[in-house]
Amino acid sequence: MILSLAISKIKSKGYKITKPREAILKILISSKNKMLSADGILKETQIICANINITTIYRNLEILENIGVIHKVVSSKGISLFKLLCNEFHHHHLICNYCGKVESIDFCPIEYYKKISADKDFYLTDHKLELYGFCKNCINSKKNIF
Amino acid sequence: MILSLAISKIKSKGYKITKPREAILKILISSKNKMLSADGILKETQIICANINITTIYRNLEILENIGVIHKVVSSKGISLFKLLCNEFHHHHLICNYCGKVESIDFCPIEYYKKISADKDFYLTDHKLELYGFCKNCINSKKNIF
DNA sequence: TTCTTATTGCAAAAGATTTGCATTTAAAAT
DNA sequence: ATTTTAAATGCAAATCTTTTGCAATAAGAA
Repeated sequence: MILSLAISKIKSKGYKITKPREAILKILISSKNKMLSADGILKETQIICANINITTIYRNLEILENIGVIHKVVSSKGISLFKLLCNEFHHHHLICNYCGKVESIDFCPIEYYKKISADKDFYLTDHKLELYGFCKNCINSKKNIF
Repeated sequence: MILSLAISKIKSKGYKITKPREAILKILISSKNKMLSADGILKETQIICANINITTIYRNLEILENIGVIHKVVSSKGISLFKLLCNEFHHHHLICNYCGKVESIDFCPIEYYKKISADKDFYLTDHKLELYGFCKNCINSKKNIF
């Protein structure tokens, strides 16, 4: 997603374009293939928007998630991580354990699981599927990965 | 997993069998197909172990996770949920958003993803796949689910 | 430029989880 | 059975992330 699209999404929902909001967007865009915490976003935005407050970060992240500009996952330590939505169809992510690089993978087995769930009288609403591994770069670098 | 196996795992790692620890185990075993929060476990164990403290719950859950007796997931609200490890082959879980009921699902698409990942020069090491929805009981109860 | 309302910053609250420390207890040693 | 000792516990307080209340500010319409 690019800035102009994000901004038009925001405007179309009746939200204003403020300096803090734009700073947050810019940071999200410049880290589009990396998950960021609220605190990480705060620190990055402070560079381009001096007085921004963590409250503003959270309030904007909530709005941006609701209007479909960003995507949130909760890490295994319970911390919320955010990243700009890719501008594609539903897909999943392959995340490098070492450098955090994210690759998209289109295949999703959800239809199969919907069937299985229905057989078990479960109504499926949601799923979490994340793949972890090491990217070529990190395998090739002689770093202490394994 | 049954109590005796869990206890022998605990002993084999040099941990003691205390009353609070045993109470926690019993609760986990009696709710083996349900995800429980630390607070939920506290409330249940208080019935059979009056003075137990939330600190003790957390400390024991950490140990039990480390020695492979329980399994932890983090909900989308960032709350840690726990359940006894099933004693079976690799599988995934279908979790009721409302009551926490868990069903096991044997199908796992990992082989397929391994192939896709290799094509992208990614070496897959791990994956997280959780399915969320509502169980029959919770749909039928007229509670405010949706 | 003025007006209206959303947005912001700050401080404080809330909720989950962790830590420090003195006391208690399991289980090994005697 | 008693003593010993290290682990485990309970309590209070701290920490960390996230949320809320409120007065001040700023965006964008009039």
